[in-house]
Amino acid sequence: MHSAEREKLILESVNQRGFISFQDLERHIEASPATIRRDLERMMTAGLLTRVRGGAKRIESKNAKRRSPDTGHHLTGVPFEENVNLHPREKQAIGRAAAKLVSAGEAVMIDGGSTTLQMCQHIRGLNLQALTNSLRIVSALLQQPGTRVLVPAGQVFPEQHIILAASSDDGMQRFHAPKLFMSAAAVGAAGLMQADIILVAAERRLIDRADKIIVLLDSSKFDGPSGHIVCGLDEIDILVTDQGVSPRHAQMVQDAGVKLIVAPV
Amino acid sequence: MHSAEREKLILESVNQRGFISFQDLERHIEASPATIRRDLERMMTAGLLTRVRGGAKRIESKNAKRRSPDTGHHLTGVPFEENVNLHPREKQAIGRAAAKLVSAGEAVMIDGGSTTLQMCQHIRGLNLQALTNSLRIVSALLQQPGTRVLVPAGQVFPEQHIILAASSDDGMQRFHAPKLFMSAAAVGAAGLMQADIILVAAERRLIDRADKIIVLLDSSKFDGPSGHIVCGLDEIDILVTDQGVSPRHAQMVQDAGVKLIVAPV
DNA sequence: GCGCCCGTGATCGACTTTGATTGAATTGGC
DNA sequence: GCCAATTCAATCAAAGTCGATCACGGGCGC
Repeated sequence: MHSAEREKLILESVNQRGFISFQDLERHIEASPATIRRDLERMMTAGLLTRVRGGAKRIESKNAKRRSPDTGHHLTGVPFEENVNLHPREKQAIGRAAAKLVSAGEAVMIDGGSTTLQMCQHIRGLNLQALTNSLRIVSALLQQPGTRVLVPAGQVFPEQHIILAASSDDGMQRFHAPKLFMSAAAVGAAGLMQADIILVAAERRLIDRADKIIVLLDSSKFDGPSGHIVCGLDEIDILVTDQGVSPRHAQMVQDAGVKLIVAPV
Repeated sequence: MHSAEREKLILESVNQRGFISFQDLERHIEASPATIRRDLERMMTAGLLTRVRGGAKRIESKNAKRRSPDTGHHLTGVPFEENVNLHPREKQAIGRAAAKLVSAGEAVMIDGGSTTLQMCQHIRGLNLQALTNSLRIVSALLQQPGTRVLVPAGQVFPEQHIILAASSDDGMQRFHAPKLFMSAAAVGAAGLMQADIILVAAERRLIDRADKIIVLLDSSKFDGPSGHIVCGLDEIDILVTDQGVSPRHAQMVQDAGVKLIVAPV
């Protein structure tokens, strides 16, 4: 078995399952442990995967967490990793429903979040022009030929792999899109809320550049923890959520003039 | 067996299985190893397959080249994947040497490239503020607590995962760093060269924002293929290369007033 | 026929990759 | 906090791979 073959096998396993243990690799690949180790090391320095003890991880899932008070500001809120696996089925359903709102060839903005990430796999082949501040969404979209990916300028925050501009100049002043897809930490009668004030500023900028605001929010976020208000309910055009939403909450958003889409799980 | 016959067999195997080992070819084709080698070499230069050690690989230039006139401009030049493993030892040595030029706590710009990527692992713990246009470098730096990562605005190009601004506004006009680390496709008496004109524009912007220009270039890039000139030799402050550099080339850059650092492999 | 040339086969030295071994480092259980 | 098990990194000999070079042989025009 040659290095090119092994590399292909490893990359498939890693990208498909997110993590592959060293023992699994040893079992499925005809090569000595030393060789597999060397493969992993080489692929890591090539930026194809992340090496962790006992195996290898997909490149996009990083280890950042509250380890560094030294990079200045750190976002408050639930770290991305913990968030993705929270209501996976609901988020997938919401993502699928939201993707149906996109027309082929148009420009969209996709704000970072575990729910908005889910919609990315469903917009393949639409030849979109997508502006996003999430590096995870960039990764997902870059694999789609035909999708043009744009990012704003700013600092990359390790917790969520999100780009946030410190100043108001994010290099995208002249960008405008018919639709903005965004998520939030919570929603209530006061409007959409985020845990971190810097996020709010960034999302306000996106809102100003969009005609239609489409919010993706799983039902557990209704009456969630309060925070800084991103925008009022009346600014939202469409809210996509899952079946778990209570009639009371549904009524609340609809009373505010929001079109409510309930995605079947 | 004639060359046309062999070519057909080889191409079938490669395209069907993605990879074919040299030994397999030797077994299935009635010809001497030398002949098969020559076939492979010829087919590689014809662009029919990719030659790798121990066999041949299906050509898969990701989503580059033919498949997507749809995402607009595509960068010319060697795709990143093929480039990383080209002179790995030299690039690592250069990266290590270049990292020594960085002082703790300062701001640096790191232009995308397989050589500049190598220096990232050596600047851990220096609490840098790093502006880069390469998403691979972002990935590498984000794993380091203490390193603050900034990116400019622009479109993400899938071949090399690089952010390039279409307009001159990349949201980083007010950024300035004492040092810029960059690479190039080639260097000659005319100066530093890149294969793609858009890259040149982006790198010019970086150059304008830096006090000192530090170029990382493995020795194979001297007198390489010509292209668009990024900057003259006289604009370069330091050039880091490996031991493979010829005395003639070393003299050339030194005559231009460039400080030459030769990294031990 | 004669020489020429192109494709082929064979050999050799340099280099790269691989696998086994060792000791150090890390992890998890008690 | 300590110990056992696992995992890792470094080293070295062996095998494999590569490119260069030269010899062989049949087709071709002269």
